[in-house]
Amino acid sequence: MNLTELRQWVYFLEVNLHDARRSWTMAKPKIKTMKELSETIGVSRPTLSKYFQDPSAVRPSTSKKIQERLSEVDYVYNFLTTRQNRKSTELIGVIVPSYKDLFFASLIESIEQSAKDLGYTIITQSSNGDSGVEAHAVRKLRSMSVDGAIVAPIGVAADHDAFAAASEDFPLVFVDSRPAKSMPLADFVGTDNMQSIGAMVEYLCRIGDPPVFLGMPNLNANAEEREHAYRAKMLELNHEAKAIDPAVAGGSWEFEAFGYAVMDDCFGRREFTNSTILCANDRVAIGVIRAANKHGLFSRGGIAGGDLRIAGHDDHPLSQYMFPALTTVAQDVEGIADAAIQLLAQRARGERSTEAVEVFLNAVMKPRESA
Amino acid sequence: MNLTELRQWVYFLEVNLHDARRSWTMAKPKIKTMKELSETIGVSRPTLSKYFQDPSAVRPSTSKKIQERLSEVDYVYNFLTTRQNRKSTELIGVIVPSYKDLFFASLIESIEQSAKDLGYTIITQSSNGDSGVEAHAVRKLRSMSVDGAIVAPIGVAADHDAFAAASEDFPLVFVDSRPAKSMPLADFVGTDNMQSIGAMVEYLCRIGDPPVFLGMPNLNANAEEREHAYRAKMLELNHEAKAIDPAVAGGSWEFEAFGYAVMDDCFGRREFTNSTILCANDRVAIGVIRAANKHGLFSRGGIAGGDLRIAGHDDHPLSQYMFPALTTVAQDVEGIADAAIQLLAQRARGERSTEAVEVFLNAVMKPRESA
DNA sequence: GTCATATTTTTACGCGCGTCAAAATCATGA
DNA sequence: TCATGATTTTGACGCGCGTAAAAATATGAC
Repeated sequence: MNLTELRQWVYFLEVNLHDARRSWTMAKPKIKTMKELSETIGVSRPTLSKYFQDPSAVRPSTSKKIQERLSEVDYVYNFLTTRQNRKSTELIGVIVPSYKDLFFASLIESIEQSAKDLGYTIITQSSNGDSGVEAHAVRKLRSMSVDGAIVAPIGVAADHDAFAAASEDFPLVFVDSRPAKSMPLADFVGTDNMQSIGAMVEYLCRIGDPPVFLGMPNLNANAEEREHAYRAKMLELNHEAKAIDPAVAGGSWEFEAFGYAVMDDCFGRREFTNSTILCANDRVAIGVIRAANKHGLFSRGGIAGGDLRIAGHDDHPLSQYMFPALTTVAQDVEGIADAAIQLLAQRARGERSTEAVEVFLNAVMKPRESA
Repeated sequence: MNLTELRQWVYFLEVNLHDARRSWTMAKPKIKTMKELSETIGVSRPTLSKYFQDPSAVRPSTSKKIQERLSEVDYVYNFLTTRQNRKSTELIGVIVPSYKDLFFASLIESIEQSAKDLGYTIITQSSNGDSGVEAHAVRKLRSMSVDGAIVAPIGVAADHDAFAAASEDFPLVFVDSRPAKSMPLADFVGTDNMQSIGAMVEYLCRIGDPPVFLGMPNLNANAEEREHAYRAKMLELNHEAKAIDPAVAGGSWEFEAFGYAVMDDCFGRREFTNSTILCANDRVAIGVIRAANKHGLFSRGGIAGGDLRIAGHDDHPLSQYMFPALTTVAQDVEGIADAAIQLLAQRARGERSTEAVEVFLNAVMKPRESA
């Protein structure tokens, strides 16, 4: 066989292999119902039903047989009908105020992961920072008969009724911030603001001047809680607390714009230009950094070797790419997600039908360049 | 009535108002099935069924009656069973590579909005940049009998079979980037890279030196397409194209880290320190800006008055908060979302059962400080 | 090979709602 | 007031699968 022949042979093999693969793939017959499947596979439908809910619930030899035959056909069980009569739908709803906030995005990603490990499917909804939308989302979760819901609430009391009605249908756990009106039956898991803010204030005071506080628009309970935590810690350390008055900005979820607008205004009046500014979250801080840069307050090489220092809260994925890199505290997002799922799973198992628990996780300091 | 009496009276009123509200709210009896509802409301179940699918399908007087009575009870229809027997589930699946990418987050938000307007419910899944997860997500959508799916694919040929199988069950439209293996039956809608990159190259050449190109990890079709568009435009303008070799970095979805690593390396060797760098997307550019700042390349006041210029692609929500603010091109995210939903809706109405369409939207320049 | 036990098959019903056909009732206008 | 077309009610079946009980069969220890 010479080189040309060999090449032809290789080509022949490749083409045939490709066809073989193709036909093997395509040949998989589509099977639409479990009944049909049970016939082509050679086991009874109830056995199949048991297998799909828990492969170990049938005899190993049967399980193996089903598994093998299953790989030869194209069958996807019907999600909607299967859930209809089960006691549990294995569906968990998630409501966040916005997808376009990397903190919530991270949270959803972690929740999806933790949920998957326990066999749950996530239904995500955005409340868009709007009370009506949030209530509507809760309603939709009710209609879907979810086993539970994880919600990062917007801080509006109006939604209390929607939450209350929902919590009669399934367990509810709030994350990130507490609802405006307390819910006796709902769990909560989030960061301990006293600890996280406290650690930051302590750090800032240790390294330099005591910080002033720049809040976030008052859209959920964290806004107040973090300011309170700041004041408490300052009091403890015998420093005077001082919050910047967000004179120019309204209350939207555009946190960067908020931080920028407020501090652009201040810096323009040469106020706080060599202060230590602790922001209620990183997104606000990102806006502040932008304002500081605009006003040339980081001119000596960019690094905060000067007097102006800025700190945030959350460890936003982009905070380390800011210039100067943002000093912040990292919330334990995975921990929050996991705890939330676990709490739901507990309730699903019938534990803790009356008492609600609150889980507070610690945040860890991420000292970087900005403070 | 003296002050004390008045206060007591106020208290009395408040308590009773509260109770009245409470009982009014709580009094709403929970109704679980449509049969039960039809009895308490005084119409037949089939009529109710028609009403829920289209309130105008029943006589106005009946519709009004149902609507009124409905507001007095707490009934949420069962989402799962409702969809079971309808020809259409009004469910649309969405698969993106990551939630933690504000471009995709924006896309999801827009899709959810457009979908809501047409009465669709969105089921979102993240493929986590993983081929196996993506295939699994597609499968799950199949099991949920969605009416269609919108997927921003990762660029892996291995998932072709999963897509092919799915597209036999429901219409598929790819967004943002094309799948690795072409799908004859699936629509596509995304930005016209030739136009967007072309406009940017033209702008950059007009204002200063011709750009060099820094790609993104080769994770989807946009990586190659954008580089190709860059080369084509440079050729057209009679400039020599030059792509930076990402020697140091691997292919993960951490685009900022990629951009930072590659350019930190280059800048460390004093290469490209006064070039114009066009990045394949904003997240890469954000990493590059960080690297440039670290190496002090923006020292003169921070604004790119010097030689180093950096440009991105996408108009990432944070790009305007970078320092210098990132010059970029804005994709028409809402347009993409809306077109995708419309294409799906068309197919749902039975139009275009065979031919596939490709929709390309234009991006618009966002000249800012960095170039 | 036998017998007790573990599994599977058979058979049948139910879930909540969509949907259809026939019967009953309503609305409307002459 | 009556005829007539429009709606609603009645009654019934089906969707795909969960699930329970009884009958049939397989397994495995002896």
